[in-house]
Amino acid sequence: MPELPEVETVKIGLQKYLVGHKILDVEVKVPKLFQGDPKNLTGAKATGIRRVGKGLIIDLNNGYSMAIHIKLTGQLIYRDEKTKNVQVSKEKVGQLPSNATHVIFTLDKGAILYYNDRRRFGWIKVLPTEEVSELPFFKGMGPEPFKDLTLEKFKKVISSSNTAVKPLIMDQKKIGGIGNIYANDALFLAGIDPRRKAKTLTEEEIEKLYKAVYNVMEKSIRFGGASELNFVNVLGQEGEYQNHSLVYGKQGQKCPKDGETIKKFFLGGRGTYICPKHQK
DNA sequence: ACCTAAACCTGGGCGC
DNA sequence: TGCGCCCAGGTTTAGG
Repeated sequence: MPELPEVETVKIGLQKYLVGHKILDVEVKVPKLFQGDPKNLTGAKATGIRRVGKGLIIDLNNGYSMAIHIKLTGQLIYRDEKTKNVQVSKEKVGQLPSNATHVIFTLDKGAILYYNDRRRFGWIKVLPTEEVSELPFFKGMGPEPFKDLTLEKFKKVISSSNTAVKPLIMDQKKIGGIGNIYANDALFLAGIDPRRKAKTLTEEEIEKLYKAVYNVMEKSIRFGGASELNFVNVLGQEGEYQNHSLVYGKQGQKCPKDGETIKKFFLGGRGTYICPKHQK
């Protein structure tokens, strides 16, 4: 679900479809998700999209920005004359608007942007652009893959912590963007037991894990993200990574590498999947 | 500094 | 059929 590759997929879609549009009207159906004054959006044009960790920022040409976190089940879906015949995922989106549609942005040129969120965990905040980076969520974000997470920084984070390596790499303050699916798959690919104390990893293992994180995320971005839960792109289409995951959600199945049965247990309260044979 | 659990929600899957 | 329960996972908050 929405981890770095999924949010990146949304970002790419918003850059392609939303940027350049003017927001004409905002209908907030569920106020709890929406902070700030929707009036600060009306009449403004979207000029750019940023992603910080699993968060999104839509910058406007009037000095305001809209910060968005889609959490587990949020969807941003764009429709206009050209895209209205694109087949949305019936199962995950259905008719628009649906009873999971909580905010509707009416755009110029006959376009609409829907914010859907089945479980209502996500948030949208409207605030002056210069204040966005002051939000604790963005301010506390650790270095990220494809951005500023160099091998050197990664080594420092891993080697200076006594925490189990999986919860550590999922800690957004330590490293931005990694969630449960990619943490599981990267550790599997690197052959490392998720319960290992991070500082016990050898230099070689840290490098392996670093490459594995990039590997699984790059692959997922190519597949348009993972649609295990409710994830779809801005046209309402599902991603494909869930059909290509390595170990996530595969308990009871055979490890493709050595045939061992994949085990599931909980670590830090999260479902954790390993091949007990080659993850040491 | 580190850990766990609960809270926020809803729908899908399962056992009975 | 249908009820009740568990589970899914991002983040925050509370407490040990």
